[in-house]
Amino acid sequence: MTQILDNISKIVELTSDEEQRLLARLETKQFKAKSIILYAGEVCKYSYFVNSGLLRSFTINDHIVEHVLSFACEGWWIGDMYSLLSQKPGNLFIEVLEDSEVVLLSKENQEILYQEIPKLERFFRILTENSLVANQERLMDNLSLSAEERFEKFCKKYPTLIQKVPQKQIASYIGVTPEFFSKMKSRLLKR
Amino acid sequence: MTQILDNISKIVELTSDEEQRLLARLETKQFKAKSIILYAGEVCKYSYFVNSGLLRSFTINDHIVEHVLSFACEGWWIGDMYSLLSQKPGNLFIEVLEDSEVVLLSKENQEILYQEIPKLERFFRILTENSLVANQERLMDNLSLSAEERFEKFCKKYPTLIQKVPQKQIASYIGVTPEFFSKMKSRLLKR
DNA sequence: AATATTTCTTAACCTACATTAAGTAATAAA
DNA sequence: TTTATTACTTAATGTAGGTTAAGAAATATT
Repeated sequence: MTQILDNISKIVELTSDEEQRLLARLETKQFKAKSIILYAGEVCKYSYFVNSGLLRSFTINDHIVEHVLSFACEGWWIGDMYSLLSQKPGNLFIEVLEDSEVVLLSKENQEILYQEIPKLERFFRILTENSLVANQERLMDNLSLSAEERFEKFCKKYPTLIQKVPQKQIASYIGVTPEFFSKMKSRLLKR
Repeated sequence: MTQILDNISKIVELTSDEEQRLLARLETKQFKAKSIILYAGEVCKYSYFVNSGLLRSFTINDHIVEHVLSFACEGWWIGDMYSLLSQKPGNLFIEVLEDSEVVLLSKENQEILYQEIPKLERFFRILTENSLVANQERLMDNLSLSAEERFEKFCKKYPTLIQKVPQKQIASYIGVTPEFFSKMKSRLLKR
């Protein structure tokens, strides 16, 4: 259960009193692979921190096609930020891909912690900033790179994910169909 | 010069003392249309707040093609977040599209203000969160919508920009070539 | 006002990626 | 262990959007 403390301590230093107050507001849960812990249409109530395992967030558009927004493995945060902030129903599903242990931080507790421990406000500011930077880069990559180049970048950035995640979900993250991804992959292997 | 205070007061309440301390750390500058206030390859030293006028940020890829990351009109912030945070050379240009008045907040002053006025940390956290949400939506739109649908969304979201910004830059923001954009537009007008 | 530069349009042709469909491999359920 | 699902592959065909090129319209510069 110290994982989340380790994660936070990389950015801000908490006293052990602060750590206790934080832990008191967290909830840890085990989820089985394939369970869905947030459905599109629901209001997102938690930020999720992955202690172990693997999750993903995705939408489903009109045509029953899934689009992967993000993966989250050990030590990553995940959630539906839009829904969490606005407290309106969101578009994201969050699915457990491998049996996972997840720490839940409710929006209310998060707000309380911001007041009690301003350093956590700093922590989440920086976390969000980093996330924004990564998102902007991915956006620009989608505008300027070919599917092949995006896949190469993905491999370099998330080498561990390639083994774990079904290939159709990587295709979706990259922004191509599973069929095209398969063709592209065999093309790459022939070199 | 109160615009930035109005902007901030929508999210956090500052005392007039705090307002003064903030203002003391800001710098206001006038820029002429077409000037470039940040070049790719430079380290970004400021967050920019637009008092009046219009700016944009963009990259240029190997093939001399521009890709617009964002526009910023009155009341918006802009910068190269990656470079600003890492203090490494960035990929973004920031260009002034119309004669503009811009408020500069240096990274150092921003850090100092976070310490002096924790409410500003809250302000920028929320600003960044909103920005992330918008970015995620744009990313998902790029994965799931056609160019036409993306353009429609753009029109609804930024109705004022359509008159102001050269159409090739809207094309670039949407993620299509100017030629295709032109074709698409005339197709839309024929309905 | 005249010239140069940039922006926009149109059209012919091209390609990266999508769609459909059918078959095979792998995983899960019974 | 057999059967049902789900994931992956391959191939034929289709299309959204790209490329090239040339001219027209608009803006900027002199």
